[in-house]
Amino acid sequence: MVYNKTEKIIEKQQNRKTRILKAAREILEKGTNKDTSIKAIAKKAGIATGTFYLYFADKETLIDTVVKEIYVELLEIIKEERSKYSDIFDKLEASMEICIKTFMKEKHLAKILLEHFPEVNNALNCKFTDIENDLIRFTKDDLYELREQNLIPDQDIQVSATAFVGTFRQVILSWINSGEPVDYDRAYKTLIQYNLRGLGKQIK
Amino acid sequence: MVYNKTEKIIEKQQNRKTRILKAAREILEKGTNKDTSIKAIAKKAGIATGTFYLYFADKETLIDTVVKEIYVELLEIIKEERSKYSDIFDKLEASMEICIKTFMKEKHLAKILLEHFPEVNNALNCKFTDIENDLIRFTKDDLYELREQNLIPDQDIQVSATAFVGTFRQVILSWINSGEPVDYDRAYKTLIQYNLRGLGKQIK
Amino acid sequence: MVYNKTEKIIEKQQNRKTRILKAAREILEKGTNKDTSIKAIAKKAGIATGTFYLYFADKETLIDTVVKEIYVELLEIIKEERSKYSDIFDKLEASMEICIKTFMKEKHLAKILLEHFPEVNNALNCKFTDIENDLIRFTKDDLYELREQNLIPDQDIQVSATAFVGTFRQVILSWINSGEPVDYDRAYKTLIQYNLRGLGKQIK
Amino acid sequence: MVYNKTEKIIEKQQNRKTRILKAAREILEKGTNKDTSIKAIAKKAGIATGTFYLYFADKETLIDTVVKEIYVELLEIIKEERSKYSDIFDKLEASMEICIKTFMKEKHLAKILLEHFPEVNNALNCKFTDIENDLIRFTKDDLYELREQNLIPDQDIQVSATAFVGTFRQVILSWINSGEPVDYDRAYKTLIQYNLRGLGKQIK
DNA sequence: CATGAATGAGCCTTCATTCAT
DNA sequence: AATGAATGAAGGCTCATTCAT
Repeated sequence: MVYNKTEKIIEKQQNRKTRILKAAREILEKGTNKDTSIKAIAKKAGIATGTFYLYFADKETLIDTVVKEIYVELLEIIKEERSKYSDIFDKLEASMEICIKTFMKEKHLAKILLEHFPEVNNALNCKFTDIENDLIRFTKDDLYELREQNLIPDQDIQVSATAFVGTFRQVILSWINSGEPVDYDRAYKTLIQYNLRGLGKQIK
Repeated sequence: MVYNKTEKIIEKQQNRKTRILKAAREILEKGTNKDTSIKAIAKKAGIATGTFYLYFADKETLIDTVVKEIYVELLEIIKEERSKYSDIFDKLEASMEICIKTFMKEKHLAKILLEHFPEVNNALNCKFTDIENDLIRFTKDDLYELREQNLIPDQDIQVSATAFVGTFRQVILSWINSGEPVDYDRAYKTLIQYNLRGLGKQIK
Repeated sequence: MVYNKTEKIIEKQQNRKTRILKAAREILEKGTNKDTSIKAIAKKAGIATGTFYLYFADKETLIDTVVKEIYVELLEIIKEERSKYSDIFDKLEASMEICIKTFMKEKHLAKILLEHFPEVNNALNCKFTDIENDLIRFTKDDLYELREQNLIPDQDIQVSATAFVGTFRQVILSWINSGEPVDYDRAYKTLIQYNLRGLGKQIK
Repeated sequence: MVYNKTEKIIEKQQNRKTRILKAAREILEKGTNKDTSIKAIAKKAGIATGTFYLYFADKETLIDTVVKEIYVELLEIIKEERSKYSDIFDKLEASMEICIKTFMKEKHLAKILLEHFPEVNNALNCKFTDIENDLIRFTKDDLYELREQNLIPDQDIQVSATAFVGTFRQVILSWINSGEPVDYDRAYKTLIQYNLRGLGKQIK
């Protein structure tokens, strides 16, 4: 009986925390002009204002958690997809593909990760930059390997990786904000080819 | 005498507005963590808080104006530079070159244009997006022409233009935030070639 | 068995109440700047927050009880000490002596009784005043007797008793807060003589 | 004209600050159980909440100012009164007299100075203690002089001065809280004689 | 026109108390 | 009875905007 109770409570609390995070995500992704106060988030989560502070130390911690959570989800997905391939170009292409798919499927995820938040204090924005830098770093690893294998020409890898990530950020955000392209497949192929060509991959 | 007075007054007012905009720029470009209150901006402009509202309807209008102003300056510079060339690729390359140069020379300009501001309310961020969309539109014009002349292969022009702008945003911001690359020339060439190759330009 | 259980339970409850009071004392005597929330007190007492309200109606009642408890302890000690003497002056001196000793030995007792608490709501402070008034009243009883026996000159007994208590409050608190005097015996004698002389006792 | 304006405004502001301080005094002296929030103080002062922060950095600064102000007023009065006498005993007596008079005339002054505030954070209470210590220090100066001139017997001056101040604190507070004595003159004389005798002054 | 003091809604956070388990 | 999560009223403070001078 006691165990049951504990389990139930733990489950409930997990639920609460999840609901707060979900509410926060939903409110944050709306982005524009919305009321992102703790009061509003708590209300959306269906809890009292004070309850929020049982689950998060403060507002910053909440946002921090939201961002990290999304980031981890994304990395997980990419990792899994990449593991299916051994060729670096294939890995890179898989990363691009899954990135686009994931972001487009879960637009809120994209909005939060790719856009910087005005509502949120600056420490946070640094975190977003950190994440973009992370993505760039991962891309660099691939590019170094490609260059070593002479699959791409000599170039400033740091710049290329940055540009690479930049194309995705911009394109995906534009899709999210202005609606997806009519001919999605073509758009999708263009973006991937843009980057593969940009890197200097010989197209057969 | 009376005319003189009036002229003086108009001049004075122009001065005032200019000074407010300058102060706002200076404060906004510091971006991170700073006090961007109207009081602070007014103080920096050497006017009283209330005076601000004689020149701008509200804070949003001010930021709006600052952003547009910077944007217009940038377009002016690009236009002038492009006019020196007739070949579209040359025009495009000139645009890229002058963009990088301008942003790197006046980093505050880049910070304000390329970064989204946490201090500023959300309506504003939409404006930034609008501006990026403008840049994308201009790029598209070039790309359409290039495609018509069969200088680049068939592709989703909208996507390519977006990717194109995205590389610049990301790369320039990274330079501004983490410091310029050691081998600037190489980095610079990589970025330009990345995009030219990405677009599908045959490299001689 | 059943009886045993009941006894155990009652004992347990007594224990609980005692432990809460002890925890409250320990936390209150730290006084300055500490967290005196019910949560903190409950934690220190090893019980849940809600449990507190099974033993005390509210926070005020708790503090009330703590104060009264300490007060009763003090009176008990004084009473016992006084019973050893028959001469009123001796009784008075004994009271003073034991008061100082007790307070200095158990400083937390003094802190709680003599200082008014910033953490605690105002109704409480009235209680402290009540207790000081009690001490004054007891002193008055002695003084009336002394005056009847012509051992002290005519004077406003209420004032003298109040002054009398005031000297102790101030001196003991100063010792607690700033450290005891170097020459404790001399200090101690000075305080007692100050009051005996103040009352008008002829010093032999 | 301009000067006039400035003067008027300065006067008005002085008025505001004065009104805030007055409101704060009035609210603080009620002491018991009252709402001492900035909102309440502002309301009593007839200003908006935010206006308060134009005159005081924060709540602590306000209380600090109130306390210091009262303290300075008191010292000023004492100093002036003492200057009329040259004999130390006369000075001491004059201090006592004026202290009692002042406190009884302006009871709010006494309440704030002699009582420690529960509403107010601890840093403040330290300040009250500081002030009591100041008073003790001044008393000590007199006592040292009296002892040097052999006008009082050997004793622990620190203790005597502390006891001295303690009698006043207690007696005046009791008068404020429980009402003044019926035979005020007798009470007053008793308190003064209590202390003079306590110090060991030979009564002629 | 210019000023800058005044406004007050709104934000984040705490904590005594309640209540479902 | 015991638990501790949940509640929500307040509190101190900020800042875009207004308004009397």
